[in-house]
Amino acid sequence: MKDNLITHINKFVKLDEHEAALICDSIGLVEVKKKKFILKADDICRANYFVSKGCMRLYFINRNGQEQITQFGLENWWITDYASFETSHPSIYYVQAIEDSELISLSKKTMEELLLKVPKLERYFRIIFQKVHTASMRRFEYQRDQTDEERYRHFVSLFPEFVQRIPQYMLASYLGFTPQFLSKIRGKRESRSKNQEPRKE
Amino acid sequence: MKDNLITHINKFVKLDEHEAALICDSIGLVEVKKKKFILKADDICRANYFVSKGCMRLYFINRNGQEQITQFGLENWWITDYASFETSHPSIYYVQAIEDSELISLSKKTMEELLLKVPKLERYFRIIFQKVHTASMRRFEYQRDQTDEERYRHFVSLFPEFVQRIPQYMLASYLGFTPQFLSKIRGKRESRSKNQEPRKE
DNA sequence: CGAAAATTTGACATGACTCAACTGGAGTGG
DNA sequence: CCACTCCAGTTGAGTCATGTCAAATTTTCG
Repeated sequence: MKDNLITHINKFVKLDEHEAALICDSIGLVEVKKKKFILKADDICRANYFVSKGCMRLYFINRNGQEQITQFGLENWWITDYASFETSHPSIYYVQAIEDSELISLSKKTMEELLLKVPKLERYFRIIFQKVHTASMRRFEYQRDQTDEERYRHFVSLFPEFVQRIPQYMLASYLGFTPQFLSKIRGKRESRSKNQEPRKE
Repeated sequence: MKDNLITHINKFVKLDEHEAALICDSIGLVEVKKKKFILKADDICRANYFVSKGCMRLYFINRNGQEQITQFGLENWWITDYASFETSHPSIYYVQAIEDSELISLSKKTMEELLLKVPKLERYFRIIFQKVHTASMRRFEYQRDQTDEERYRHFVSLFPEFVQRIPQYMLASYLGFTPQFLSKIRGKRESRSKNQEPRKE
């Protein structure tokens, strides 16, 4: 729904009717079924996507042939490979739906035009990117100051509902370790809480 | 020099005389001697800094009491703790001069006023933050796809002159490993090239 | 010149990985 | 509704990259 985007923008700048209409007329709606891709490696990334419903993931294949997730795209997040989007060079990333999702797409050309027609959007995106940068710094902090196990527990405590929505191996990939290791971490906690239950034989 | 900033902004948006003057009147100049701080942990970060000359580093103290560098600020880079800058909560970061440096400071209040008076700056900062985000993604890629040794060699090949300007322990901290380990990596390369020289006894 | 800081080196410890086998559930087709 | 396959998750053994600690050496700088 286009409304979701307009509502989101209005949290940061106040659009008038005319501006909102201009935006709605320029953007595209995309429905993606679970496991479908909107970007694959070697494609040129032609749009920036706003997730209005569902959940996406952005990953690349590392040198060992394994998927390395760098970002999840939840409701109200923008997701794309900006490197490819900006330069029109082939991407190394995949963007795939984890659930059936609804996206709003903004092609590079449209985005440039809209930024000129609706200058408030410059402010909107400035604020969004500034927030993203702040979040990256925080994530980097955790990466360097916590062990893998702590990072896992911390993530679960911050986003308990989200963790339910995705398979464990994706979380392991995002947090930067192997699914096996995640399983071992969980094993520890299980056995700890088992000790507090009456044993059944 | 204030000119450095104006020149930098003009690379992305075209300022007229009046706008340039407005900006110059609002910003502050700061000279920092090597090893001096412009931000320390528990301070509230009150400004965003543009490095017009010299080199800064941004780091925090990790749980083992060691400095963890998260960012260097070279000429024409903005550097600050945006989390503290935005929220006015105490920072966990230190920002220190690695060399005698000249900075342009922009307080939060001034930045907000300037963004209103000179809307082109919204565009300027939108572009800057977008670039920063793209760079973070790239850095993250390397972090996940290369070994520590590769990341070191890669960094040296990208920024050979910069590596000369800073002590090794800072580079180790930035890249995420210990100075001892960096020394061992270098040791390997030395012995390799020594083999190609005539031996002296 | 002397003190402090930075770097090097070696011995040893360990967290996380790889590989491989196994379990259990979900989906599919006969 | 059962048999089969496939995928996610679990578990264990062995390995390796990198860390820690400590001492020795070199460099920097007042």
